Amino acid sequence: MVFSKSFGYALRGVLYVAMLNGNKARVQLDEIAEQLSVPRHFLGKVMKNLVKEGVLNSMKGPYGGFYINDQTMQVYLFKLMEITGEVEELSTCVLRLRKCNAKHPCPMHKQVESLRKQWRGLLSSTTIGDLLEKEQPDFIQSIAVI
Amino acid sequence: MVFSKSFGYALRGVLYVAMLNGNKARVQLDEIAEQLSVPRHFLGKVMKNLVKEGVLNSMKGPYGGFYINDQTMQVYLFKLMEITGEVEELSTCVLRLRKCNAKHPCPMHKQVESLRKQWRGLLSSTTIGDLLEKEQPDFIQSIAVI
DNA sequence: TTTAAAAGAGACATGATTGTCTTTTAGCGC
DNA sequence: GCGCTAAAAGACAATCATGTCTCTTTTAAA
Repeated sequence: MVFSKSFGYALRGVLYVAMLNGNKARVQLDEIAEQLSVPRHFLGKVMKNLVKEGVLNSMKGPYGGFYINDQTMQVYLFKLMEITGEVEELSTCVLRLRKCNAKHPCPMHKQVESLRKQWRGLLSSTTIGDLLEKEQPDFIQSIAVI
Repeated sequence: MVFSKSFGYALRGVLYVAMLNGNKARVQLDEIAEQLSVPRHFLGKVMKNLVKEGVLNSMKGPYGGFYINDQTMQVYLFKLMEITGEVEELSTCVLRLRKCNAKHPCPMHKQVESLRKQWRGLLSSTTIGDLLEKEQPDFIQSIAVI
């Protein structure tokens, strides 16, 4: 019940870029990686996928970097999970039994089912914008410093 | 939100042995591995740890194998997680930020907190015996066949 | 048009988890 | 005791997620 590192980087990366929107037109990978204490190149791959999937925009060249678009704030966390490729985890049996389903449940199926439902509900109802709205003065703190 | 393979093997292994209690005095590793379609040697390591931690007993030699003891049925799933070494996951930040806590929460802290509480509650209130009690006629089906 | 700054892309390296094989050790029935 | 059988133990291999390095491509500014 911990997200993959990829997901964590993706979420924090988007939040960082979105947070700075207004302050500066674009945010460079180097800055994001440094501020979030995250491996630069690995983050690069994750960010690339976010751009490919339309969660963010980017521009090469001097004064380039990542910046938000119309969608960014409305993107559901569920979509981030799809992009970082761990959505199947939400529907595969917790014991990894392929034959597990409501009719032939594994021993933990019933107990876990409702929790997973809530979990999915959370991910598919929370957007990037929702997470930013809290407007804590120390928001940057909350996503930086591993 | 999927258990590690180790945990899955541990749980299914214990359940299989416990289920056969009464039918036969001891259950051999070969039989467990075959019935559960699980890699024999890897399962061996997991079972060894269960024995070391008192969840099960074992005996070497002819007519040897694994068998339950007084504790087995009362063992909480939480203990199995401790043995398979993934309990820290339950208390580390979902985004793996070390500074994350109630005072300085990560962006997902609040949302995830209550879910995790339920999750921990489930694991620390459910025993091996509880899972067996359902007494489905096809219980074996539910833990076999990956 | 040249230069430098930035993302993109792919090969390679590392680490943790998972899986296999071989040898050792111990209990049981004879 | 002796030999058989089964777990215990440890070395080794494969796989996958994660992390690093280098080169290429794109673009703005001079």
